[in-house]
Amino acid sequence: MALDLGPLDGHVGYLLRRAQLAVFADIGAVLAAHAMSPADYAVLTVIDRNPGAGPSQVAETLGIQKTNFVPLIRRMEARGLVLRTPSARDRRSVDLTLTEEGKTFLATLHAMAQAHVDRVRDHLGPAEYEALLAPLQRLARLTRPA
Amino acid sequence: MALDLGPLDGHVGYLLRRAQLAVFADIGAVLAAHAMSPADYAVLTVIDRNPGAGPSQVAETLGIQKTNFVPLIRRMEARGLVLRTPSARDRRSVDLTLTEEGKTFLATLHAMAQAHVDRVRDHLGPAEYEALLAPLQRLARLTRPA
DNA sequence: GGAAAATAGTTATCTCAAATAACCAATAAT
DNA sequence: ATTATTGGTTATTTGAGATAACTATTTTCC
Repeated sequence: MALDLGPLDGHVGYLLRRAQLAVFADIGAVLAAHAMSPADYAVLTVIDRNPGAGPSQVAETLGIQKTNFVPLIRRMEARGLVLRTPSARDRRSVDLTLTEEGKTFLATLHAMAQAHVDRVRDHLGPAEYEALLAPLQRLARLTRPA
Repeated sequence: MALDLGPLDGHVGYLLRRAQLAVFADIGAVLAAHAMSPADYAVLTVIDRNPGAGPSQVAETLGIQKTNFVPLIRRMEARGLVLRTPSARDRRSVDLTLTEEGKTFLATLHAMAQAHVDRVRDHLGPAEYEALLAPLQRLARLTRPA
C-alpha cells in the first residue's frame, strides 16, 4: 500500500515532521480529554516555573507570537487556571501566576505527560530515547536566535 | 530574556516541535525561493519514485488527506511538473508521472535539499546526526498504522 | 527636562494548512 | 444483480499562525 519514499525517508526535515505528528497525536489526544492543547500545557508549565512573568516573556520563550498569545491566556484565565494581575513595577505590564486550581490541575497534566513520555521511551528503548534528546535540544535551540 | 522551561525541555513532544520548526524554517526558505513547499517537494519525490501511482496512494503515503491533495497536485500540473493521465487499468483512477521538466526541476530541488541536510549534519556533528535518524524513523512509522 | 524611540499589551484582520461532509463514477464483493 | 467499497472530486469549515495598526507606559539620550 505504502509507496517508496525515496530519499525522503533519510531527510531530517521529513522525519521530524512525521515523528512530531505521531507524537502529538498521542499527547494531543491525552490533553484534549481535558480540553487542553499542547500549547496550553506548555504555557501553564512556563508560568508555573516563572511566576510573575509577563505575557510577552512567556510567549517569546515558547515561540508563540504575543498577538496570538492573548486569546490563549484569556481562555486560561476564564477557566480559573491563571491570574492576570497588573504589575507593580511596570504599569504597562501584567503578572501571570497560576491559581491554586491551576497548580493542582497542572500537576495532573504533568502526570499524564510523564505517562506519555514513558510510552515513547518504551517504544524506542532507553538507549535510542536518550540518543534522541540531545540532538533535538540542539536543533530546538536554533529557533531562539531570532 | 528566555524563561525557565521546566520539565518542558526534556519532553520529546516539545523538543520535536521546536526542532521541526527550526529545520523547516531553513528548508522552507530554500524551497520558497522556487515557489515550493516542503509538501510539494515530498509529492514530486514520491511520484518520481513511483511513476503511475494514483493521488490516493501518494497522498496516503505522505499522510496527506486525499481531499487536500487535489489543489496541490493541480498546482503541480498547472506548472507543467506533473502529468495526470487517465489510468488504463481502472477507469476511475489517474496515473501520476513527472514531466521531463518536472524531473530536471526535482533534481535541482534534491541538490538544494541535500545542501540543507548537510547544514544540519554540520551543525550537529556526524555522530549526533546519525544517532538522531534511527529513532526518528521509528517514531515516524507510528503514523502509518492508521 | 523633554522629544524621540522602544516596550507591553491589545484588537482586528488575513492567510493557509488540515479536517469534514457530501457526491459521482467505477470496480469489487456476496 | 444488488450492495458495498474505492478513487477522485467539490465545497465548506476550523484552527493555527502571521500582519498591521493602535494605546499607554517606560527608556533613551541630546
